[in-house]
Amino acid sequence: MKERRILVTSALPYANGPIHIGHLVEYIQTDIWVRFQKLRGHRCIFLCADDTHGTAIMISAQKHGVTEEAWITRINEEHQRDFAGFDVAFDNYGSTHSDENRQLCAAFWKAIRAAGLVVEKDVTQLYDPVKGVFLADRFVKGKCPVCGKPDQYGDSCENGHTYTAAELVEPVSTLSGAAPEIRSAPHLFIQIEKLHDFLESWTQSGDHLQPEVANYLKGHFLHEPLRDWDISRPAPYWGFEIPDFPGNYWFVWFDAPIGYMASTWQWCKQHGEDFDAWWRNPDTEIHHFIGKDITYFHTLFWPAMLKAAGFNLPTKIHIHGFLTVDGRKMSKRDGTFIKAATYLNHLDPSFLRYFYASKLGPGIDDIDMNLQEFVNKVNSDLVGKVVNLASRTARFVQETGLSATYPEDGGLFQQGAAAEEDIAAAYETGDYNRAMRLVMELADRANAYVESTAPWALRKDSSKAHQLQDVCTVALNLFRQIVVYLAPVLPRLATQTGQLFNCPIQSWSDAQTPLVGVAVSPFQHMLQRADMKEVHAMIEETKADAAGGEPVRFDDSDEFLKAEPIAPQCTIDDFIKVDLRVARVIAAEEVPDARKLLKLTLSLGGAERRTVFAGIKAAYEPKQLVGSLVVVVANLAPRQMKFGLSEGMVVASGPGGEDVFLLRPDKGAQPGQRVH
RNA sequence: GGGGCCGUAGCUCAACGGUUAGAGCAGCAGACUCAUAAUCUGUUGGUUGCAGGUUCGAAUCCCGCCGGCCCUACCA
Repeated sequence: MKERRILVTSALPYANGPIHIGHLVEYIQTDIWVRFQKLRGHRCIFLCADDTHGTAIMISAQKHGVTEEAWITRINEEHQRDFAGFDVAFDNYGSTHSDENRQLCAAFWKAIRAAGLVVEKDVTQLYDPVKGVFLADRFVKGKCPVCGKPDQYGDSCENGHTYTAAELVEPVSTLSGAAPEIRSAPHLFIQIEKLHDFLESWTQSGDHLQPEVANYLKGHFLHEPLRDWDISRPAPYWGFEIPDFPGNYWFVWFDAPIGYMASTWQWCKQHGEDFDAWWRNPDTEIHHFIGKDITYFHTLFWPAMLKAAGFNLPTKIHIHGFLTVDGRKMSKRDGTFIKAATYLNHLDPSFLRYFYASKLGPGIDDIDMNLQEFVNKVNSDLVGKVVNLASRTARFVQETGLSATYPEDGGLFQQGAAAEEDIAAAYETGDYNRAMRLVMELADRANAYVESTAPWALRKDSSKAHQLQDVCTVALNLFRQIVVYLAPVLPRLATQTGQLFNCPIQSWSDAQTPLVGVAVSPFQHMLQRADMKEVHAMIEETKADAAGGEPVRFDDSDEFLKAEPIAPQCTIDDFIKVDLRVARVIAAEEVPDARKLLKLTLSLGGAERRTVFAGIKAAYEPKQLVGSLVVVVANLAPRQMKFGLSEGMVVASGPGGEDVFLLRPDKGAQPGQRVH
């Protein structure tokens, strides 16, 4: 087999928060592929970095009262620790805020300028005069100019109307609560349309993209002229200043993918390698692994940039879907927004690596992590089938070691060796779930072999000692063969298996030759079974983290006062007009077709019942509300809503969405009591 | 609004347009006792979302519905 030179990347995680199990789908997927290539003897390097620029990071740093540099340094350490905890082994992990990246950005910029792709245009944008920043759409809220719906973000409302942020009625900055100003500033654009023909042929031919992605690009973007890409941001902005456009910075998406190269460069410096051999030599393969959310940037902008600057184009962009947990989007409220660090407090990283491998295919479908299935699968496959092989035979040959010559095994080892090609092909194409299925077939056959040869019976007859040794030699070699095939997924198991036989697993071809005549170390458990209790504990910790972790540190910012200034003074008589009552939630149900509402039936004591439609669906489970006490405006005029008559209002704070916080009376309160 | 992907057994998934749609898990019935309540044998279970069309032949191709997820470029 010819040695390939392969450069692999995972998307750069944004330096704005911790790594969670959703991120890990990608990093584990990539790491498996890289380990597979290395095991096969190819020259392969795995590069990544933190993506450290942009408005969001500027704001996070401000919020925590630290400089941007301090902030991204801290996050970088956390990220590297989290990845290491899952055996994701980068050859280099850098940062887009590095000298290498700055220099490379400048080189790209020069080339793109020289190619005549840059044009200057004025951009009108909303500006927050309090925070002193330009506001991206998601930082502006207001009424939809078409239907008047309040609290709508950006450039489209929930009813599907589209508009520009500047058209919002009564806009408010979500950062400061201030009314934004409209400001105009010059921006630089890259005229990506000038590379339309190139992008059309690059995306639609060859094997650079999964077919559904090529279709998506054709259907969505390439059927019409590509719009110019706004690549600059006026100060204040956290990023690299554009050398020939002072006071303006490259938009984070310009310098982020260049970070792949900057990370390569750092690695080259450390290892005395030639950078151009990796990025300007067409014999080098370049593989990017990304999530489907950033398809556009990696399949159009990035190839265009590389083309314009004369670098290697990606060989293949491997795009994966998102992770759901128990069929739902990860959510802090459900405790399924599980951080990498939280997972490691409870469960073995190998479990997640194997589970993801058993789910991942070559397509871009989302994958679901059903928690019960997760536990069943890792226990059944890894402990019950694979590790069990060693566990049930290794002790029998502890004194004798393996037989000196490989015994007759009915062709089992040879069958396993022959499976190498299929399994390798599955890894190569990212069809890990197929690879795992093929391997488990081998494990099933091996267990059946042990069953039929019954070493525990042979052991009882001292005249059959030799036979016993032979049977265990076969079983343990089948086990080792399986572990070689699983080594990209389970590096720890591979190491442990190497120790068991005093012979490390180093190459894919180790599955072709049985071990004979070697000593067998005392057997130790290689994996503990996963327990649903641990999973629940992990969920509980995540919930507690979400509920208690952040908000406990009140910073008493003036954010909310600014968003909603204190109302004009009122008298006690005014207040008395509002009749607040303690109410008990008798029933809570989802309203079909309603996006935000829950239908509550409340008891105010006696026969007094109220039906209230409350906009708290995103924040509360109906089940957890039933039986609890809330505060209701009891004399509010009933309001006819789309789904029925609402006879009151439950009192809550918070801006909306998932951030709604019901006021609940302390223990001892009774339904019907007035609040004053 | 435009677009992409998906819908197959209780669950998670397979099946170049070609035998009777298959696996694993779960379930059920046995066996075994070496092994971490592991393992082995057998077995229940499907109108392939719905309705049409093309074809000798459709889970697969085409059209229309229904349902789910996602994208829609100053969002990282």
